[in-house]
Amino acid sequence: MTTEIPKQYDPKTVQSKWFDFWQERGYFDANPNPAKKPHTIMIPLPNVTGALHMGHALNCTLQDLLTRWRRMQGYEALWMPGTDHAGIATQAVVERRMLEEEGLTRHDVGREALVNRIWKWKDAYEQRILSQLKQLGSSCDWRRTRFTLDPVCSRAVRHTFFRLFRDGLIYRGKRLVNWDAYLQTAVADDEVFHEEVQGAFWTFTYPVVGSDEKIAFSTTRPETMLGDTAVCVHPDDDRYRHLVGKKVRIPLVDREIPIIADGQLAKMDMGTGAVKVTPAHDPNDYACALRNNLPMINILNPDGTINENGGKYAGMDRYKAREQIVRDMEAMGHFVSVEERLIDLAHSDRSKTPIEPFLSDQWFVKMADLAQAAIEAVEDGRVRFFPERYARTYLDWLGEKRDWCISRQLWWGHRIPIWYCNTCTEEDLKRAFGDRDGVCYRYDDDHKTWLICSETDLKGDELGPDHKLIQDEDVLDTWFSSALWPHATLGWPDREHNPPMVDRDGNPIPDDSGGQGNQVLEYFYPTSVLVTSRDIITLWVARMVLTGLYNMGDVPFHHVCVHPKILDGFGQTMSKSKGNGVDPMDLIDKYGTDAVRFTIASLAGETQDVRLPVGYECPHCGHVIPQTLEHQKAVPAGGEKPRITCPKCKKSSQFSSPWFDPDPGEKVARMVSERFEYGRNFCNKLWNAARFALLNLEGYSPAEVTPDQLRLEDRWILSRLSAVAADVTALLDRYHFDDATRTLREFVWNEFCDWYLEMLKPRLRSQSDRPVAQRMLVGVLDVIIRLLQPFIPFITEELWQRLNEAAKDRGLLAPQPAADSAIIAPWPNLPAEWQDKTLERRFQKLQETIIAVRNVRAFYSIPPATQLRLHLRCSDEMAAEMQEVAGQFKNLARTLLEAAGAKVERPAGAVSFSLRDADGFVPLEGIIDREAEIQRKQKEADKLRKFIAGHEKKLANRQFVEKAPPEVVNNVRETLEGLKGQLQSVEEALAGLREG
RNA sequence: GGGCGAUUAGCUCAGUUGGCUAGAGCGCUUCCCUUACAAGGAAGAGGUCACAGGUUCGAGUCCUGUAUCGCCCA
Repeated sequence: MTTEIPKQYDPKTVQSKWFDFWQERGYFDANPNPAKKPHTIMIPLPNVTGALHMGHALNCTLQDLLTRWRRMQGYEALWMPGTDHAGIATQAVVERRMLEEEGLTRHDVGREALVNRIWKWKDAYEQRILSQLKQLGSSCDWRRTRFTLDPVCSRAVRHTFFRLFRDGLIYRGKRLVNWDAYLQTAVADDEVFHEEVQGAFWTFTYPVVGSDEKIAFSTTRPETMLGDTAVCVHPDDDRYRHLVGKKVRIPLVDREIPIIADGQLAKMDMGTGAVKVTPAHDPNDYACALRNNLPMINILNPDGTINENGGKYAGMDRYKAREQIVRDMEAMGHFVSVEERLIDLAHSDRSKTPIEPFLSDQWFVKMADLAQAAIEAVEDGRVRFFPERYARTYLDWLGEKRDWCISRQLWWGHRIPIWYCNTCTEEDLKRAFGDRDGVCYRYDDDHKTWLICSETDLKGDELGPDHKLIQDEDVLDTWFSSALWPHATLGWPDREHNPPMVDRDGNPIPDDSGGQGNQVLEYFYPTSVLVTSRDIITLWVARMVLTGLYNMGDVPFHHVCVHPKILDGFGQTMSKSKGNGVDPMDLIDKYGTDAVRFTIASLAGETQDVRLPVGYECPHCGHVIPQTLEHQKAVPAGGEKPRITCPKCKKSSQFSSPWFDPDPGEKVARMVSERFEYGRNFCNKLWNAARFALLNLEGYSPAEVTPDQLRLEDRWILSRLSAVAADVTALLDRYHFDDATRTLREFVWNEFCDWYLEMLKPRLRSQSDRPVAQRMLVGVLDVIIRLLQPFIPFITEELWQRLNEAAKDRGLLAPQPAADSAIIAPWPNLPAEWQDKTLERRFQKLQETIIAVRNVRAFYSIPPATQLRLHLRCSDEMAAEMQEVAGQFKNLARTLLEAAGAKVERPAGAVSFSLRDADGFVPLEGIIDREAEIQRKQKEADKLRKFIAGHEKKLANRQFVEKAPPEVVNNVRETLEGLKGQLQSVEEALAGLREG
């Protein structure tokens, strides 16, 4: 006999054991298997900057769900785990911490020491992230865990760079970047914030060469005049039309620059209508320079001082130079005016100092052909987006074919495998590298240096003592390595060996390729589906397609499933820094993994966003206090930390916040989301349904259930079960996780629990009916558990194992031994012939009648124990059906079906109800409240009259009758007849009531 | 500025190619601790489907415009 089953499902005791069980038995492991079809998912690699958040929880739940489902369907299902080094984000976190805790900058500690510190950080967070993934129940093949900086991925990065360089697809060029002059690094666009500062708006003039005219323009940064290479006016501007093509002189440096016409840069109604153009220090001017082939003059040193191009201002700090230049222009008579103004200025998020647009050398990948190939892959359907609309985002972005800037001025990442040598000759290079694979070189005319690209590190003296090789300082954009993820993780470019694996203790597993080449790559690539959110469609998805095609000659995945983003109750993106992010681990702790997964899956439809209101859980009474925007922003004031007061128990407490740490020892209101009760309650319901089954399995004997043994409710549940299994399968095929979840929940709760189990109860109590009832019960439950396994793996495994103890042999309709674990049980695929819509309609009539009787009981507050009597007026055919299941009236409504048939009369003092196909009478002599009943009936009659009027109006409309499909017209007619019948019986009842 | 999406019950959301008397969960009201489950059961109240036009026999669903909100790109 099974051990005690608690009345409430306790996730904690269950979760701890099954994950290890699955892992030990190798159920998560996937290996090339010619007998099976592969199903591969590559995790959208979480970065090692921090812990997992709700977005990851959603993303990973869906991937695990798909993987578990496909595994049950018989696929060799690989879910590949791993993490991303996330260049700037990780380096920034470590640098900031170092500065806060030790007052050190990266320049203080140097490159090697900084990188070492980041590796330590990475080790800690990678562990944390992987263990969080495991807590979610992720059935990844953990032996294959990769990291973007590990040797396998690094080799792929090097090889890809090498191939691109060799094929002429990588070049070095200039580009405007956001320069942080304080930290002396470029920062990405999303690390720049804008702030209005008090500034000035100067107007100056340049003299037109060979004329007495002057041209006036305005600027907020006078020092940039040193780098001007044109003055621009609008082509339609009559004031300046005669000057276009002439030149002006910059008085400060005595340089002559052209006056050009460009309608995109100059606005006639702005200021003087003329603008100075400083391509090297302004994005708009830069674009203008590209359009008009203007030279670009960089006037800044990396530290923000003026460089040699600034003539006599060279060496001055840019702000000092600004003041001096204003004075000089004034002295030379070129000053017009100045006004104070608020200026929107870009600042670096990391140093909080103003950003300087700065022209610097960067590495680029030529996108023209690569992007075209990636576009075609989506256009011809080799890659499909779900929902389809996201293909547009992808195609629009790739269509621009903007070259991809792949260099970053960072220390953490894949160092660019380029070495410079400006002293050697081609002969030197040939002599040194001529016969070496994986090395190639090209002369860079602009910089007068050789560029040597190598797959393996080159030593500084590789060309002998006379020629020093210097490696590029920069690292590659993080997306460069993540773009290779789908094939790099499978071992590419190594075609000889399967990629290395490690066991649970981190020890290497011996190479298993056995001289057969890299079968893992061969077998699992291209992958099946990429599950991701929409914000990285361009950054990541597009680039994976492009590199996959370039390196592998095939797309990296066939489907891209784009799931919604989770927002807070106010529609804002959830994030730690906003103070509105719920920690999925807290949720798991509070509600259980399965509840979190089930709820999350129920949110994942085709919409873009999902709101998840959060609240603080009162540590005193457990009441959840909804979060407000004030809570999100609350900061300590006057030495006091903010507190939250529970409206229920009136006690106050500190709460979790990104802006302060609660005091030690203080009881803290942690952030939760009540929405997850949805999943928790469902798990509990399932638990108790199974508990009921297990408590009723005494004496179970497996045997085939024959058709003649099936009752109405059996055939009904089989019909529903078959339909539900088919529906869920179809929904998952289309990535409709929300629909699938709903379908299962409604079936389990509203059909299986509410009706089938209830109807089974008397049979389980009857000695003769018990064996068949047990077989059906176990068989249906078995299918339900299997259908739910991908969604809620822990509870289903627990129940599966308990069921295995009590009834190892089971099935519909013939028993066979159940699988040893739910995770490897076959996905239900039930005979479509079981589905019987006619039977379902019959069953529905029974349900409606029973509900109507319950309704009468509730309305009259008749105690549950009191037996009611029912007289049912209906067709003789229906009467016969109802008589067949008369016992169920007793069972489900504590009601005796006294009479049924076409000739049934309304007994005196009876309460009545009217259904589509039947009228029911419940004699309630003495109890009946005539007035209340009359009112109720009148309300019902009014409602019916309204519907009838609506239907009659439709049918009176000749257009409708003529144009609408006959089916629809017929439906309306039939419904109208039914409504009229119902109204008639309600009126009849009313008449009876009034007569008394 | 361009694109995508959202707006349906107090809250969070479903509503397939137009064809119902617009649904669910939570919350609320009433009754019930009935031997699977109070994280439960039975019943109930609650909606001019953002607004304005249009197409159609028929619009929550299609089209146009407006408003509000969110995201992406520039």
